[in-house]
Amino acid sequence: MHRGKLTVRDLRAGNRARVLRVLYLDGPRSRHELAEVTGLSQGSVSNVTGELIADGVVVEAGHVDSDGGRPRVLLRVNPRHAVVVGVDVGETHVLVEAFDLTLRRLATTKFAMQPDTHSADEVAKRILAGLRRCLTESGAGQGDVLGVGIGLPGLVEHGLVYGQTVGWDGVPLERMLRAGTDIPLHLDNGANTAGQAELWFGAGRGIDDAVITLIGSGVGASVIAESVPYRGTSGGAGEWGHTTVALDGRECRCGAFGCLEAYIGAKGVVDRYRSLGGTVPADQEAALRSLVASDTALARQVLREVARHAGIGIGSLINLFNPERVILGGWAGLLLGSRLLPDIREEAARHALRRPFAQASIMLCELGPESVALGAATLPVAELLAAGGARPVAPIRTAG
Amino acid sequence: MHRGKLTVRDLRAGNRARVLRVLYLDGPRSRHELAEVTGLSQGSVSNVTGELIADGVVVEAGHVDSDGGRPRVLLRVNPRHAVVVGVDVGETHVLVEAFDLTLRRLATTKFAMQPDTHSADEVAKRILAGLRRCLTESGAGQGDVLGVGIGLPGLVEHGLVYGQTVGWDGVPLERMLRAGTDIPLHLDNGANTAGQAELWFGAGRGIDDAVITLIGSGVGASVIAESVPYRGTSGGAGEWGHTTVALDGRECRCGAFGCLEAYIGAKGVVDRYRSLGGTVPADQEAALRSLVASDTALARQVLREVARHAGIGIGSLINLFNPERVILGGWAGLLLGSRLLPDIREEAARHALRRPFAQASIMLCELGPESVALGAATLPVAELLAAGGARPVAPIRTAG
DNA sequence: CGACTTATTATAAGTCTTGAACTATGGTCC
DNA sequence: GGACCATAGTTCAAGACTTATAATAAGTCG
Repeated sequence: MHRGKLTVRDLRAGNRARVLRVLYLDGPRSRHELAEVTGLSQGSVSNVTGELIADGVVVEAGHVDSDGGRPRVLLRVNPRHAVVVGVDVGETHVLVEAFDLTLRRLATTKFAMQPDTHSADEVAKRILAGLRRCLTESGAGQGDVLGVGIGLPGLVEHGLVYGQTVGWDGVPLERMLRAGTDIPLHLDNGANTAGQAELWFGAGRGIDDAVITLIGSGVGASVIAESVPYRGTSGGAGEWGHTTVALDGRECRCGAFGCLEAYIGAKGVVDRYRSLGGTVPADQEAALRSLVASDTALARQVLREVARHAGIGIGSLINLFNPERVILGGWAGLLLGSRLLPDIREEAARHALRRPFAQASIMLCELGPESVALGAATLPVAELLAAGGARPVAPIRTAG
Repeated sequence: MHRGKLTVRDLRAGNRARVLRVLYLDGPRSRHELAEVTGLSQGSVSNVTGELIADGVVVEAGHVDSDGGRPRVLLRVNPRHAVVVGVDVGETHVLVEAFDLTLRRLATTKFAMQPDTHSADEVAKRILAGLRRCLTESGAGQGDVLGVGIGLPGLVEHGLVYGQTVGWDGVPLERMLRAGTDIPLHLDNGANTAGQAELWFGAGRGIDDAVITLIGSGVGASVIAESVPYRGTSGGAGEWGHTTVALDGRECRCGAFGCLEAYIGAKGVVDRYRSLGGTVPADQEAALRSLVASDTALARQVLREVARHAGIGIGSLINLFNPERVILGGWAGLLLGSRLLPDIREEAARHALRRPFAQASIMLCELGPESVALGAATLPVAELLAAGGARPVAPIRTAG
């Protein structure tokens, strides 16, 4: 409603965005098809595609055979028009990856981080080093980079990062990185970037209203409303993990009691299993994997608890957001879901209203943990699409 | 993102909407001020206001004194351009009210309904009768009515009403009413219409991201995201009352166990008090009023439970939606909140994450129960604003 | 009464979409 | 193999709209 005023020039920008979006998301298309799909006249499509080709964003991609008539020329986004970089800042690693414009992976650099070296300075240094290395490896100059998307473990607001679990309380990461590069930066919560990846390339393709959950050691969610991330007043929406599911329940690392995260997050589940006498490897991921593979009475009990609480949480999501699809993501979500999905569905049905539940499908995610970096890389691309292919002028940009 | 294609003509429509919206929501303005506020050039403002005046939507409203220079002519929305009607279909009544375009009340008709006469036929009959009576009383003909908004106890989808609590499962209320009138109809959940009223005229004025709760006998909520109601894939978003707050908790009338509604809805609260030995009047509203006024140990205990659960529920809303404001509404919400608001705030703080909580204010609603009908009447007005003052051509329209 | 100030309207220039006419490029059929 | 047909894509005049600028209207002040 409150989009800026409209000038006749914005029409062109909007139509460029329309056309480019179709080309990006729905593969190669001829001008003719573009006219049908976008509703624009053929003349306008010609003009718009002409500009896009002149700008190098779009290229011709061969003909399609005709049976009587001039053959269609296919157009597609030029993968080499720009490089985008996605960064995944996790609690134990920093992963930097470079992609072409169509998000094919060009280069990867990974740093392991010890929790005690997890200062913002160290992280920033790793990001910049990874960026340099990836650019060298993919043969791109600074000017070729459309932007760098960074998925972080916490909320991002005005370029400041608030990550309770890593002890960041208002870290000016954007400014710190700005000292090392002029490339446009896009900071966002890792749950959101993973959700974005799943939405474009995974289980959320073509869905307009979705909730993508991210269950790892902690628990988050990314809400998509009408194809656009729902952020709330300061970008902090979707903090699903700290929904209370039990009055005076288990203590959560956030300090509260009874948070969902304490019941279905990897740490909570493994701790629970151990506290009941189960033995599993020390490493959290190995522990959860072993638990999910076990068929003892104790394992079954613990997993039943997980399914119940996950069902409650998902039921609430369905009631509150009325999504078309709920996607179970994150490494722990994938592990737990692979065994518990039917149980979780059943529990969710018990706790959601009938109609919204019937309209929502509950599915496993299709991408692995690398979706955080991939999704981060979609951020500059999304901006490019929204701008209709015009490269950003101001180099500063955040998710806030 | 997926708004229809843009033609050069839509510019004018968009600018008409812009101007009209400012005039409606921000009182009388001169053309000069309109140009500043909307960002349009003075010439365009002249054109647009000229059309609006010609259409009768806007009228001049006197001059403002000048100190040297031509005085500004104030423009405002013409209250008598059209009549709008709001209907509140509750579980025990049907309330029909007529308003002028600026939503000043012109006429009111109320029917009491017994639960056993609560068939859709009866309701439709009452609505049509109330409509006729209100129009006569306000001296308006059918053609003068911009539209009728109807707030219902349940979800609305494609003109069909699903209200579990009144036993409506896909009632084609719109079609039934269509047989009795040609006036455009707007059906929506009563929680949404009340929220809309609170947003325009109550505690939500000027807020872009809000959650307005409606606590009566049942419990619902209306979510406003970026000034627009959040609906989800089928208009069923915001079903807050059936969020699970206790595993295997109290049975709810929806059939599930542990729903929030069973803990903070009027019925749940009063039942709980009675089950612990408290005595209150038979009438639900009188009962709750008496309970809130009591200062016995038992009353305090029951109310403390209510505050705890309300805090959990509101904390979850804050975590998930990251709103700027949470508004406690509905007759029971108003009653309970008047005594418990500080306790509820405290409990919500305990269960929400720090940052989102700090950004959200929790307030009582400012409008009474009549907000359902008032909010319903905003629906046709909102459509008029969005259309830039053009009366709808197709007479059929729903919230679905 | 005339200079000055401010609000509103008229006018000219430029951008954009559309729709129709027009060009390009292939297949088909005799 | 050439005339004819079908489909794709381009060009161009017409119309709608906005902005900037100039002109006009309507007051105040000395």
